[in-house]
Order: sequence, then structure tokens, then C-alpha cells
Amino acid sequence: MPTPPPTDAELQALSVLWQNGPATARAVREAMPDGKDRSYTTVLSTLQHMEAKGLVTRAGTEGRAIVYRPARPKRRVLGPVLRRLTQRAFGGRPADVLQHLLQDAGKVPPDQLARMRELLDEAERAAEEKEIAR
Amino acid sequence: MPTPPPTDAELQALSVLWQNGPATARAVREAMPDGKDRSYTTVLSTLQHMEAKGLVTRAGTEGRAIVYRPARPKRRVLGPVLRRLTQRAFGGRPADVLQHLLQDAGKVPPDQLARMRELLDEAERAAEEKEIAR
DNA sequence: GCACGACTACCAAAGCTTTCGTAGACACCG
DNA sequence: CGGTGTCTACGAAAGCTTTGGTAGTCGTGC
Repeated sequence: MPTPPPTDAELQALSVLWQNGPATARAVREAMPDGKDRSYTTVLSTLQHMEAKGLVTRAGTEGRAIVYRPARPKRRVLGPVLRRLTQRAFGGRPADVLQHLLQDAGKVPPDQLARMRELLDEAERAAEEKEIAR
Repeated sequence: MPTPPPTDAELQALSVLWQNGPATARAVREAMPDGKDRSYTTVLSTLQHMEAKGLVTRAGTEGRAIVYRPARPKRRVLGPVLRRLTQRAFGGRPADVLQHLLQDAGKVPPDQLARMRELLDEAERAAEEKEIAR
């Protein structure tokens, strides 16, 4: 069953876990991407909520603190999130998403551009395969 | 001043207006991308709320219905939305966004891929310019 | 053994967003 | 002229997210 879509705070917590690996509430709190200062219990609550939703599970303890770990792979969560956004805000056109992503082109560092090109090449090759198979 | 970030329903309404041009509440209601069935007043409320927020303005009337129009260009709204998402869910790496966008590569139609390549080429050229200017 | 600090569980409040009902205005049709 | 249908304005209920307090637990150091 597709987990309920994560909320904003939940996405942030998840991204911390994906990026840094399993972590305690304390660690997540300190790494929340928006840098906003929340109380410890706030973050803990969020994680507990996420556990109830099936977005994270426990991965043992560290001292007495519970270590949380993402319950599902990035792509299973972010895929739907992006699909939803693409559908709802970009008229369902992925290229439009890219366009806005690149918008302040100065801001996308060259290494990201290079990586993007690789990804695109790959996708095109895959599409061609499919074409040929027909 | 940067408009408060649009909510989910607001984004949908905006995308209708951007895509189809100025429209009445009725028309927006019928074109909401998620296809969810809402009552007329729900959509009207959303639009009124958006007007208060400065996301849409009135563009005259059609019969007795008010015609709404987006108050600011797509990129001014979607740029920040994407930047936020990139930051919060994708570790600030645009390439990761693209990766997830392409994920079910089968699903991105070839014309979109082509367009994406153009956009990327353009961005790379722009980046090179910048490089040279240094 | 006891006090202290760290951490969890539970719970409640506050703030948004979404939803829609109701009342009133207005035009049009018969 | 009265009825019908459409539309707006207002407002409020319901649901969800975020936030953080409080109480209690547990281990550690002394």
C-alpha cells in the first residue's frame, strides 16, 4: 500500500535520514534542511508520527535514544511526490519542471549540470531501447 | 515582497489559470488537475483566498462571474516552490530532482525528453558564458 | 542509593487549509 | 411580476500539521 504522502516537515526529516543514514531525533533535529529552530520534542513527535504512518522504522538505539531509519527507498517516496507536483503545478510536463529548475541557471553548479546530462542521456537510451523493441 | 507560498489547492488553481488563461471559478473548478470533485463554493473560496494573498487578481467579468487571472508569472511562483522542494527533499541537488523525474523513464514521452535536452543545452551554454566572462 | 540529565510517550493547543453551507443580489424567462 | 438559476460574500466547521509541554523512565556518576 502506498504510504500516505509525507508532509513538508516529514520530507525534511526523511531527507536527513536518506542523506546521513539512520539517526536519532536529536541528530535529525540538528540537520533539518530549513534550519528552523524547533524544540526537541517537536521533532520527536514528527518522527513518531512518521513511524505510525510507516515512513520510518526503528533501527535500534544509540545510548538510550532511538535510531530511526527510512522505511522505504527514496524513489518510492519522492517519485510520487514529484509526480504529484508535476501533475498539479506543471501541467504534467516534466520538461517544464526542468525548465524552472534550471531557471536561475547561474545557480545550478556545473557538476550538477553534468550529472543532469548523464541522466538525460541514460533516459534517452532507455527510451530508444523501448522504441526498438516495438 | 515574495507572496506567501501557494498551498496545494492553490497551485492547482494557478496551473489552470496559467495553462488556460484567465477563467471564472466555474471553469477553474472543472479543470482542477487532480480531478477531485469539489463544490463550486469551495473553489470560489480558494480563489478569494488567493486574491487576498495576492496570487490572483480580477480580470473583469464574464456574465456575472468574476474572471480571475494569475497575479504573477509562473516562474516567480514555481521557482521558489521548486527551490524549496529541492532544498528540503533532495538535499539541494537539482540533479537528484531530475533523476526522480526521469525515474519511470518509460513514462516520460520522447518529446518531453527532447525538450529537456534543449533546455539543458541552453543552460550549459549559459554556464559557459559565465565561465568565460571570469 | 540518589540526584541529575537525557530521552520517550502521551497529549493538547494553535495554526493552516480545505471544505462547503447560507444568505443575498441579480438577471432572465415565463 | 414572481420564480428560477447563477453568482458572490461571509463565515464557520472539520481535518490535518506543526508545535511543544508534562510526566515519567532509565541509566550514569557520585
